[in-house]
Amino acid sequence: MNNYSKQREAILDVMKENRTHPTAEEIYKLVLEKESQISKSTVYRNINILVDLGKIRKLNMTVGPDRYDYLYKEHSHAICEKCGKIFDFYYDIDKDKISNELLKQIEKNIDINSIIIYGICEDCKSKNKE
Amino acid sequence: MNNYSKQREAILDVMKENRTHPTAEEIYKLVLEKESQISKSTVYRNINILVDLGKIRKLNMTVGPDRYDYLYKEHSHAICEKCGKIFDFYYDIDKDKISNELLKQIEKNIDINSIIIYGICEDCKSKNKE
DNA sequence: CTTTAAATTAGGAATAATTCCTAATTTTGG
DNA sequence: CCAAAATTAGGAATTATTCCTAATTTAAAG
Repeated sequence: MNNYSKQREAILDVMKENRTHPTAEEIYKLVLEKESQISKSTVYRNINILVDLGKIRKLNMTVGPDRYDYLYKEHSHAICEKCGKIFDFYYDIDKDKISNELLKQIEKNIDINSIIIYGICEDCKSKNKE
Repeated sequence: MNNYSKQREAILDVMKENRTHPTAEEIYKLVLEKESQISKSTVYRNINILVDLGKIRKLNMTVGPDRYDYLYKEHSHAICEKCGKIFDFYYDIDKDKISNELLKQIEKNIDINSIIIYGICEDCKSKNKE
């Protein structure tokens, strides 16, 4: 891996400027809008590389295509399983995990990258009642 | 929704007997093995219904197709993003959330169904070093 | 600055997972 | 038993993502 290319750089720029948790498709369009020529396969390939490098994070969605987020600051996500809405929250894993006996146990098995909370948001709950 | 059908019942049975976090494809095969005739679209449709009813839980995977788990007891999951291995752990959201200020905040926005921890397991970590 | 090797790209084909469609069958409730 | 509602099978369609290859870009060495 050379670890440099115009396209890879453009994707990372887009991710830095965009805190909207875009899908691969959206990233593709955002890069095109900017200036840069890019193909969709290049977007997917580089997204995966950037995830591996730990520059961006993949958000596994229940509804719709997966989303991505730039790691601008330590934070976690709560995702509505009905509508896909994403809430950022600043639950610092590193700080909190020390206090939690169970998380300590997990860390023997796995090197934690992220915690995602899945649930149903207020809007979807009230829609259901109607 | 009538809330009953042989096929829906068979899927739920398979999920009860199987604590292996099967994919939709695997559920399909398990139902066929048992006895029951079923089509793949029926499997997918009923899986979604059972998720909605809160009988089973969807595990959004980073690698490979999504998996499902019967809600036999309150537990959460840690998933390796490289190989897809799943660790069950008995972190009781309900007990723990009371003690955590930040989780309380989230609960104002979202009705928590599950917490999934994503990371890299020991095996994958050591493979990477080789 | 060339030259060469390695990495990356575009673009489309291929694959994989899931949803959608419709006519036939099953289930429910009176 | 009958009619209405729900569900099914089976395949087509769709969606998201990965894979393939020849051409281009980047890096590194002389």
